[in-house]
Order: sequence, then C-alpha cells, then structure tokens
Amino acid sequence: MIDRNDQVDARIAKLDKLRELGVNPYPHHFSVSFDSKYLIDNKDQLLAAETVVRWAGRVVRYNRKGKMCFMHLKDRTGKMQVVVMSSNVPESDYEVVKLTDLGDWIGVEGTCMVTQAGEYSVRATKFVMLSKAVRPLPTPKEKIDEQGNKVVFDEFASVELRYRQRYLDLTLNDDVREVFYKRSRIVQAIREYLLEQKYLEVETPTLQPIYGGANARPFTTHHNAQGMTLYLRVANELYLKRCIVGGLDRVFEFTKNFRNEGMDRTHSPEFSALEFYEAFADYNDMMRHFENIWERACIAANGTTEIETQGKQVSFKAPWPRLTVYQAIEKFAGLQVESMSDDEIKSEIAKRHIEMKGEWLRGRAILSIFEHDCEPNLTGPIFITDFPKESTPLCKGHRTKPELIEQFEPYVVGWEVGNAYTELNDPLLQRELLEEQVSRGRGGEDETHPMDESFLHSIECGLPPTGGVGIGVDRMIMILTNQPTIRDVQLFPLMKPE
RNA sequence: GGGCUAGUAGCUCAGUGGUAGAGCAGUGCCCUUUUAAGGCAUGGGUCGAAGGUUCAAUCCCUUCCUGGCUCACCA
Repeated sequence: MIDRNDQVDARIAKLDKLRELGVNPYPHHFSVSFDSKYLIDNKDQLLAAETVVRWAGRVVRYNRKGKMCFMHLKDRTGKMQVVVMSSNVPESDYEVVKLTDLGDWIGVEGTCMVTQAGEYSVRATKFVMLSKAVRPLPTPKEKIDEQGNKVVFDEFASVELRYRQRYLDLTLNDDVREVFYKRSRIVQAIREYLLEQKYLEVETPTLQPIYGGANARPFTTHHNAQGMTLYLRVANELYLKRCIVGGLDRVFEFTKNFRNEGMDRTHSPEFSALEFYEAFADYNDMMRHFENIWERACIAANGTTEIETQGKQVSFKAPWPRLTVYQAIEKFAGLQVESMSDDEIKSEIAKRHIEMKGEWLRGRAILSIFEHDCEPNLTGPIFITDFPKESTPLCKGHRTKPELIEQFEPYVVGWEVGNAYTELNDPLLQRELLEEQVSRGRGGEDETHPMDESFLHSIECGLPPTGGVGIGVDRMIMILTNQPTIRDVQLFPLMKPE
C-alpha cells in the first residue's frame, strides 16, 4: 500500500484530473531534439534562427503567475528555464501546466527567447506531461549572492536519506551527480589505456568454489541445485593468472569484490577492483602502467594532474617517485633495518608498542615498523617497493635480495591504493609457500586460505614471467573526486533495511 | 565491538515535565516577464519503537531500531 500523506493525496488527485481531461500522465515516448547543454551552448544561433526545439526534463522550479508560468527543467546535462504563456499553448496544455508539480517529468516544444529579466529560456508552444510524480521531492532552493557564491536553502542533506534515496540525491545535488560522471570518465580512461596497450578485457567468476588471491574473509552462499557451498570473490588474481597460463598474455578485468569484514570510511563489503596481468613483464613495467593510468584518469576527471584532495595538494604527473621499504624506514623511522639484528628489531617493535600476533618473523616485524612509522607519511603519490617475503605468497623473489620479493604498493594521501608483483611462476615454490601459509594460518591470522589445487595445477602447466597489478577503484575515485567516504563514490551503498 | 552524537510535518530545523512551532513544500483565491515563487487565506504531526518513573512524558530513565563521527578490527 502506498505510503500516503496530504501531499501524495494532492498529487494523486491531480493525476485523476489529468485523466479526466483526457491527458495520459504516463505516455510512452517523447522525441527530444536537444539537451540543455546544447540549448545553452548554441544560444545565439537558436535565438537568431528561431529554431523549433523539443526538450524534456524534470521540474525543479515552478513559479506560476496566473496565465503565465516559469519553470526550470533539469536534464542530464544541466537545467534551463521554460516559459509557458497561456496565449502561446493550446488551452488543454495550460490545464496541464496548472496540474504540474516539482518532480514531474515534462516535455516541451518551442523556440528560444530571453525574458525581460534577461534569462535565456524556451518559450513553449506545446507542453506535455511525461510522468506525473505522486510523491513530493524535497525542495532545496538556491541563489547567487553578491560575491557570486551559490547559497543553498533547505538543502537535501540528510546523509541517511541521501544514500537510501540516491535518486533524490542525484536529482537535487549537482555535485553528487558530478562525482558519478567523473567516475564513469575515470573507468573509461583506464579501459582505453589498457586496450591501447593491447590488453584483453575478460570476465571471471564471482561465485567461486574456493576463494583466494587476497587475505580476506569471504561471503558464503549456497547453490541449491548442486548442494554446494560457494564463496563470493575476494579477488580475481588467481583466475587472471590462469588466463595468462592459457596464452591470453595481457588481460584485465573490472570486478566487484566482496569481503566479509568491517565497514568504515575506506572499506565497503562490496567494492570495485581492477586487476591486470601482462606476460613477460615485471613489476617495473607494471609501475609504469600504474602511474600512466592514474595520470590519465586524473586528467579525465579533472582536466589536470594537479589536484587538491583529502586536504592535500597532490600531483599525479608521471613518473612517481619510488622508495624501497628499507629506504622508507630509514627515511621516516631513522632505522637501518637491513643491517639490524633480530633482537634490535624486537626492541624497536617494543618501543613502539606494536603488538605482533603469532610466530615471530623478521619480515613481518619490518612490515609492522613500516606500517607504523611510514604509511601515514606517504602523501604521495609514491611507490613503495621490495617488501619482505613474508608479505605475500604469490610474489616472486627479489632478483638480488633473497629476503625480499618484487612487490610494490602505491600510496596516495597515506592510503594504499593498489598492490602489484612480479608474479611468482615457480610452481614448486608456489606450492610450498601456499602450503606453508595454510599450515601456519599466516602467523595466527584468521584468514587462512583453503589450498587451491586447481590454481596450482595451472601454474604447473607453465606461467610465463608476468607482472600483475590490483587497483582499488573506489579509493581511486575517492581520491580523484575528493570525496570523504567510499559510500560517496558508490551509487547505492549498503544500508540496513529501515 | 568501544566512545561520542542524532532521530520532531514531505524537506531543513527550533522547542517545552502540562499531548508542539517556523521556513520552504501542500491546499484555496488573485496575478502575462518571475528567479530563494509576489499577495491574501489555510490544512497538515502516535515528536523513531517499546517499557518505566510521574497526577501528567515529545522532554527524565532503561532497552531496542536506524543513522552520523571516531577508535579498534580489517591489506
């Protein structure tokens, strides 16, 4: 049953009146010749030629003055005023004008004009109800003050309502809709770059019998027909590597990943990721792709590589600086960990009150010092390279330092925004490392992984030398659009039912 | 999970131990150049839910629900 109130009743009454007048309040189609951006960009020409235009949008301002009515319609590209004079439209159309409310979708036909107050408008000769809204929209209003600043009155601002009723947020808050336009352009820029680089776009399973590729707790679900437990993807890494084994030597995929963990400003249970893998490449090649992608994405969204975001001034001009983990620790913590004894490192850990879970491993201790002393200082953009081998079992050993691996993590505004390796392709070592991880539970962490025999089988069949990259797309969008929370870059963030 | 904080009209908010107010929106009338929609009039609320204290609760207390900020957890 529709949730009624006096305003809904009033609109439903208008709906009935429209039908009594023989007007279909929900017609099937309306031909639009121009959008508002075109109308505005071609103002002089349209005025001079008195071109007949057909245009449609949603009523966001309505001011009827007796036998004349001013309204603003908003379409995807902007908004513009429509002027309807009862003397210029059929009498029946003006009856429709009188039954129009904020939020209705309207189509008009007419020519362009400038009002006495100087506002460029469409003067309607036909006025068509395209969809009658029976629920009132919030009614923010705005004006430009003497300083030229936009002042908004009664803004639609409730965070909860904005997320739950994103359709209203998008309708009423232009800055919100701009975020999603930019999001689309960013994704497009990434895709274009990878396609230019001869990458193949592929799709891999979301429902997986065994999850893997990241240390994360999965969502579990059930396939009734097969009586089978399935997991929602936490990462697509293992499938993309299978693609490389199969000779699809440059692949990428945008995916939704699902991780059954806490939510906060930068974590959502459902988030977008991009991974790409390139045969015969190493992590140095992948760093170049990474910085190129960010540079292009930033330009696509902002028209420049220099932006202010998360309270910091950041340049995404490639190339980005590189710093090894050892160098970073020396720079920010003043420690030469490489030449320190285990006991010395233990004492530094204790000094910092860092708690180490599970079995003591030198590499994990060094990682902890890095996270504690360095991460917050990495305004970036910067690549941190050459991690201790305990960091991950999927990365290839460093070509000169046996205790390290060829991993890099890019940092921007102190956030880790990706992860990349020269991929481990020695199948026997891969098996050993995965078995070690499974048996050890990674030093007491919860997220032990089941052994993925099928993945190991594929590596055994021959993975060429490969570079791989994972990018957290939502965090990337947050940074490139300067949004404070991950929910501000997801159209419909998860909310508990009301 | 911890701390802090919020929920009052369609929206944004004010408010009080004696069952509630404003602006916009709505309704009615007037208005052919408005622009925060100009004039006059006017309807609208189980004050998030349930319990408790009290003569009396929207207000005080408890619990719950739904949010926000923050810490912790989490690549």
